[in-house]
Amino acid sequence: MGISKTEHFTAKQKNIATLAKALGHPARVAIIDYLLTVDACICGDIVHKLCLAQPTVSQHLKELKNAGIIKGNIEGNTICYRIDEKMITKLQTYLAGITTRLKNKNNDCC
Amino acid sequence: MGISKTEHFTAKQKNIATLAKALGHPARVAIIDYLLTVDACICGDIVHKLCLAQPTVSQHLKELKNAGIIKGNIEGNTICYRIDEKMITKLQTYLAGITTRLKNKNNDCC
DNA sequence: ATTATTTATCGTAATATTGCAATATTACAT
DNA sequence: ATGTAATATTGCAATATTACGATAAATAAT
Repeated sequence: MGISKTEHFTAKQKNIATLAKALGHPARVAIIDYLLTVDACICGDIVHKLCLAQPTVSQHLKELKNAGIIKGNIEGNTICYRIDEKMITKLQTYLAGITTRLKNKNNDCC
Repeated sequence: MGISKTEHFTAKQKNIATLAKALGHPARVAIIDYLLTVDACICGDIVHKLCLAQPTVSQHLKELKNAGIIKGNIEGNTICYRIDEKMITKLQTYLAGITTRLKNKNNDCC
């Protein structure tokens, strides 16, 4: 990302940015989309689906995990990933707040 | 971002990723937050508010603009930036789709 | 016309991200 | 124990992002 001056921003702003950034790559959006389509969610499947090498997919999964957007349950030999609704809702609520406040604004400026 | 293999993803996935990425930096979230608090929205103000140099802020504004999240009206000497609700709603709708589909899923897997 | 103000662009340094091959780890199966 | 399958980690090359000083461009003010 280059140098980042994060010290001047609020915890909430950093939080939202982290969540948004995690969704800021098509491969990670594709992973989310795929997790929604299957009931059994195994990483090997994802690799097949994505046309990316296994280490690359693993890295994307790690970033989604770090942001709290997915969780991974070790299930014997495989890992069962699932979406954590909480974080999705958090971002959703933030965006809803934006649209609400926009509607209540008197846009006499521009 | 490093090399990106975007060719394998759907237009929608790339679209969502672009929107999310634009919100994926605390400075840009702070810009959005600030635009919501003021009726007169002038870039110079934003520079003051953000503790970042003017070129840096200008660059962040450009990225939000490129993603379609904000629009800028030239107003004589200054530029009047405002949030474009459409793109916020688009991302919001995508996230709502995720939570809806999660609720309808039979999570017998994990 | 000259000067000040506001914003954008260019150039560049520092750092982060993306992608993958090679390798390690872990659990299962034989 | 050995082999196999599924993921993770490491290391590295290519590229992108972030930040800012210097400078440009465009309008406003004097």
